[in-house]
Amino acid sequence: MKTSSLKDIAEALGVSKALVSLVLNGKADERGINKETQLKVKEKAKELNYIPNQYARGLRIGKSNTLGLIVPDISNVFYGKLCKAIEMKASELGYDLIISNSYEDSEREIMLINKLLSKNIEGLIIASSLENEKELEFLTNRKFPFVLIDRVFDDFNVDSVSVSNFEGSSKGIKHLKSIGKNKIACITISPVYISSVAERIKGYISELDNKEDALLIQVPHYNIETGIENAIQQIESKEIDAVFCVNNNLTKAMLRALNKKGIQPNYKILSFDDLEVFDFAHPRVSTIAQPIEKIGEKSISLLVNHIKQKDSHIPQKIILDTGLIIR
Amino acid sequence: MKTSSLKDIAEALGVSKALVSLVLNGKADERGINKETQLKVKEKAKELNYIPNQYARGLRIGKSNTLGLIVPDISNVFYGKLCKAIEMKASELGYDLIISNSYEDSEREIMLINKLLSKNIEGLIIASSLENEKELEFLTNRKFPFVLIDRVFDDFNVDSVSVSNFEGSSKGIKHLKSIGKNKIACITISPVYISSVAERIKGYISELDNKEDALLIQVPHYNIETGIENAIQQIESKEIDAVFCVNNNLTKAMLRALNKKGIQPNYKILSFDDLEVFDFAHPRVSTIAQPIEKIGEKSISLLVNHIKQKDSHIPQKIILDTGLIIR
DNA sequence: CTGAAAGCGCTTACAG
DNA sequence: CTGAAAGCGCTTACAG
Repeated sequence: MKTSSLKDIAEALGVSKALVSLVLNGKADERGINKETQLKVKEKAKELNYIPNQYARGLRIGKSNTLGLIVPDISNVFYGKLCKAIEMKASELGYDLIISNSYEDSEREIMLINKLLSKNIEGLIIASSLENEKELEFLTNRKFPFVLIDRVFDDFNVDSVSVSNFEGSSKGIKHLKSIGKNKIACITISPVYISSVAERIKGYISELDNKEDALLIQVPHYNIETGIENAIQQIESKEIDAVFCVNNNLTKAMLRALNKKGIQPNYKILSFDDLEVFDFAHPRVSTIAQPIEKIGEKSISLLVNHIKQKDSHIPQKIILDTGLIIR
Repeated sequence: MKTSSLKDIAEALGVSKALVSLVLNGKADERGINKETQLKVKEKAKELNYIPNQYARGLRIGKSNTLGLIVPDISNVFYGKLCKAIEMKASELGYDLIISNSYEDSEREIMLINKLLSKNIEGLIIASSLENEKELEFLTNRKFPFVLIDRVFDDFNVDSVSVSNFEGSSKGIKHLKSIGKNKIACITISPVYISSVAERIKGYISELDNKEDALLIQVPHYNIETGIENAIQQIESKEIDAVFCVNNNLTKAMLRALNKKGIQPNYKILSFDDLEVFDFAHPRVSTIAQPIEKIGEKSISLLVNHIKQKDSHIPQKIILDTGLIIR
């Protein structure tokens, strides 16, 4: 496998590497290089199947035109869509995007950040699985541009894009009450320190008439299936008339479990995150919907701003509204 | 934002860059470098927050330890899961992975391949949206290691991993017939030249007692929603007792449309691709399931073999079996 | 046990 | 209008 370099083109044509570089980077006209020469160079480049070596270029230029993105798990539709939105916006602005999965593992997340940095990314978007901001402070220390999405740290003065999780679930619970549901359980993923999850739980509790009525069931993220089965048993042993699942994974697992057992639940299900598949789910679920495209767009524009402004940049915390979809 | 280099460490310690490089790359012992010196270097590296510049390293070494992956759309769960499987296997073998979406656009696919090549990837996995293999021949010409997945080209002598699409859908149709369904329609995504789609259609037709009974409805990939609505109308105007959707996107769209209209179909639905969400879908759908993890694993091991063997490599076409899930 | 030097493939001031 | 040279940050023979 042979790759051709600037030198190959230059030698074949009897010109200098510098000239070839200029032509291929579209700087020939401003440097007043002979049109004929330009044509010859371009033809030869095509003929030799020239592909510029980004490593050499990046090393020389010092920038990569590449952004990094870290999400917990891209096979989760929510993050899949988010990645797509982010990628499209990034490529619109001329940036490449490298996507990585942390799989909810803090150590892996830090490792990935370092790996991305060593690839000379110019900025980073993170849906973090970290417990707190401490491990990200080396980024702020070196003034590296990044933005937190989906999961944020309140006391961390950096760019972020999230949704109003508290208000979202409070809105959802209010709706449940308005249709006469008063004994409401909440199924949550653990760890619960994830900001989005924590806020959703608070929103749930805030709407209960009697805080002691709170029934909070935790399901570990690494074993949702059996966790949900236990949760369902607990729910059935009490007199519950509605269940609020704090994310789509829990809701999907719950629906699957109910269907597998052939149970027709006598309680209403409410879910944070709306997915198209809920349109055909049985039993019907109402949902609190996040503006995924908007999260993607905002995060990229925030990041690109930061990259361009460099030191003068002032962090912004964007919080987007959620919708309520009643089914 | 300051990054430290080998030089910074070397100067701070009064040693050479070479020594620092050796220590940091774990080659200090084999070169018999003083344990004390090693320790000092490592400490200083941590203190200065040293992150190696992969561009410089890649340029020097000539390899990147990075593989590329191109899929049509990562927000499609099937590809999301496939990416995850591929990423995990790749990282197990010590490779990074750069994932890109072609969005079913041939031109974009070629652009992405070139971009990945310029990032010095060592190998590439493609679920191609190209109409034929012509545009990939420059890869074989320069003996660049790559493997096709999901969508393959029959006459193209390269590594590939796919499933037995023909047998899969034939198996599915046989099952429909065994439960008394004889007027079977097939809804397909277009373009139909995609190998997987084409084979699934052939499998469908092969099982019809009367080839003239074939009812093939095409839905364009860029407008599934209204395409499906039209398809449903057509189906209802005929006396159809089963519908075969050639992929999960079509099935999901169909289920959504039916639920939106509140129609209880009087025909059975069969889908290629099994998704967890079908467990709670209403109406129930039977599915032909692909071994996603296995596709991921096999593709990576094929690719890594090719990379290691270089010129002596003999292409392999792996075809995996599908399962039938009856609901 | 350690250092000086070359070179990977590019781009960019500088010189003519 | 074009070329020679320096240098980005690494690694690796080679020398001592």
